[in-house]
Amino acid sequence: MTMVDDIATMRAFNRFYTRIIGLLEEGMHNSPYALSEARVVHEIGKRNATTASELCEALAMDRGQMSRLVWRLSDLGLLASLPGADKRSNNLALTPQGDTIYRDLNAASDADAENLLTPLDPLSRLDLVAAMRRIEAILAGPVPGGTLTLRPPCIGEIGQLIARQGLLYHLEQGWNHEFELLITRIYAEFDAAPDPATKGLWIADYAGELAGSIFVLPAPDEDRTAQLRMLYVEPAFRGLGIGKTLVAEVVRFSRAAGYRRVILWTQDCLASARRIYQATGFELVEEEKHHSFGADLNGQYWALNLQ
Amino acid sequence: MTMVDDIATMRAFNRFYTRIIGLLEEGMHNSPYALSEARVVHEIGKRNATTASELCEALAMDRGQMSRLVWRLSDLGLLASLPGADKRSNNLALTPQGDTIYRDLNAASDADAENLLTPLDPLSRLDLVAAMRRIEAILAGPVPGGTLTLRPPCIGEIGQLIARQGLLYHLEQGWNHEFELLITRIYAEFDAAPDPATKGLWIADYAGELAGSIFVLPAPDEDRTAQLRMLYVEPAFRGLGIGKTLVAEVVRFSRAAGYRRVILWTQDCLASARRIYQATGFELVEEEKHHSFGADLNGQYWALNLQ
DNA sequence: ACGCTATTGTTGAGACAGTCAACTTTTTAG
DNA sequence: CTAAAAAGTTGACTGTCTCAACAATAGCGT
Repeated sequence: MTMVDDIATMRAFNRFYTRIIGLLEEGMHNSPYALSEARVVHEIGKRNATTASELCEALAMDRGQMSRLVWRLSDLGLLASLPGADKRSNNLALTPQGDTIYRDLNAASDADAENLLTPLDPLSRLDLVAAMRRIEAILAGPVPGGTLTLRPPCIGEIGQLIARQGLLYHLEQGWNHEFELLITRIYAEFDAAPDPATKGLWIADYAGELAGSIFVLPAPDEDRTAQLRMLYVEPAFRGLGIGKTLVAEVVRFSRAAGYRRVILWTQDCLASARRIYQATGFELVEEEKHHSFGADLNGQYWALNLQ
Repeated sequence: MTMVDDIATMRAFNRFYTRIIGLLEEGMHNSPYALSEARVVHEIGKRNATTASELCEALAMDRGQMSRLVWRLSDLGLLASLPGADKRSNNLALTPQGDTIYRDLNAASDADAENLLTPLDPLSRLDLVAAMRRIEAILAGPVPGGTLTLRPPCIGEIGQLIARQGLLYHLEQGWNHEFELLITRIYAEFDAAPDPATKGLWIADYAGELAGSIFVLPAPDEDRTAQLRMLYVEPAFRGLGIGKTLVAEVVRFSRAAGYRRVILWTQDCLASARRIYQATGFELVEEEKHHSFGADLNGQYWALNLQ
């Protein structure tokens, strides 16, 4: 897809979703509170207490409008404004009545959202929320303080890893479909490795998003040697030390599982991966030129002794 | 994820995207035209000619408001209203000046969308538009008059097929992760089959969305016999005859490739697939109970002679 | 302490958006 | 032919959003 197509798709989606949001907001009109009032109540309820300027920031509203809104809601008894340390601004909080309204509005919005979700089959529902999380993650960028966890794959994620890496190396390295088929075989080999205690596959989960993965299994033809494979980190989550964490986990696991050595095969064009291997203590054993996936490559064998 | 989580995710996304749309609409405020005027110009430009009531429908606007908007735009010389067959309504069309404005507004909106897309890495951009298309497809339902095409897989789609089917049969049949690993092997086997002329994999593309797939390859140990595998149709696209089309294509291909027989293995709990095989002329050869993917299953071997 | 600047909130004026109801004209259905 | 429905117009009104001027306070550097 070209940029022009992407722009057209995005604009079509914006028009479409403007209508969806409009539909959901219509539900609000049954309540005696105006849309902006409801949004303010919701925002204060979520934060427990704030100032007017924070609300303006969060809701992208005008200060003047906010001032009037706060007065109206205070008159209605939903809001109390206690003077704070800064004498220019008041700390706004919901009164008990306001809190009740907050809960009511929340319940109504939940019901509206539920009405959109219930007619969907389970797979579509899963898809829908995944797509929403994805859009939010991409446009907002990675959460700065997100937590990184390594976990085994959920159902559907092996296929996802194949798809992501096939696509990623096609875009970044120009590799063709042969690569996707190769890694399909490689993941099948991981499955075929007999002893579960000697192999492991980890998904890097950053703030709930799949950010990368790695696996390790016994090397063929070599005793007490582990083979590290398929290290990858999503472009959107690079620079957060995820690759390093994944490799470190494989080394830790290999040592604990009784391996004496970890080997891996990579291509020299994958520079950031190579830096991670080097930093972890791997050493280059052998290089070999080859032609694969429609590209001229320089394959590298690296190894790490676990003393 | 439970329904409660899904609702929370959806509402978070709605709040998030309300702000994105707000950002994009701010770009409009630089032009001398108000937002609703711009939307009307855009809608007429897209349709070439319409009536006021169709615009109300399309833009979810009030008739009264539309009436005034049409007058204002006519006064500004952007709009001409020719009387139509129905004397109650006018056919609205853009004047040459209106068309210029339409193009200008479009260019400005394109630029705004482009500003959101350019900072993204290529994979994220691909993801973003795919997620947008997905949301639109799910919430709007399948396009009624969409065209169905069968095509070879694009890069990333083999992995996607594995992920989708792993997830689908987990949700619909309760099968566990073993199934996903099995089909990873099966797709790897497809790749390993040597002669390209004797195998084929088709993606069912319905209005640009991946709606299902199937493949065929030489059966092991049986001469001139083809094995049909991995028929599946996305839940959202069922009832459109896609499964039947896929099976028919495999039969057509097998006959053309010189096969004398097509065999397949399926489970009796997959009722809709069985109906398709029956309707195509397959006959049940053998049944066999087995325990796989965490479920008690009844495997079925079907065969079709190509005379 | 002093002045300068930025931030926070208030207020008035006005344009625009959205709703509701009454009304005319025309079409359609029975 | 009549009644009901649909398309569009108009007036009245409320709510939303923006702009600009203004006051009070906070923070900063000298």
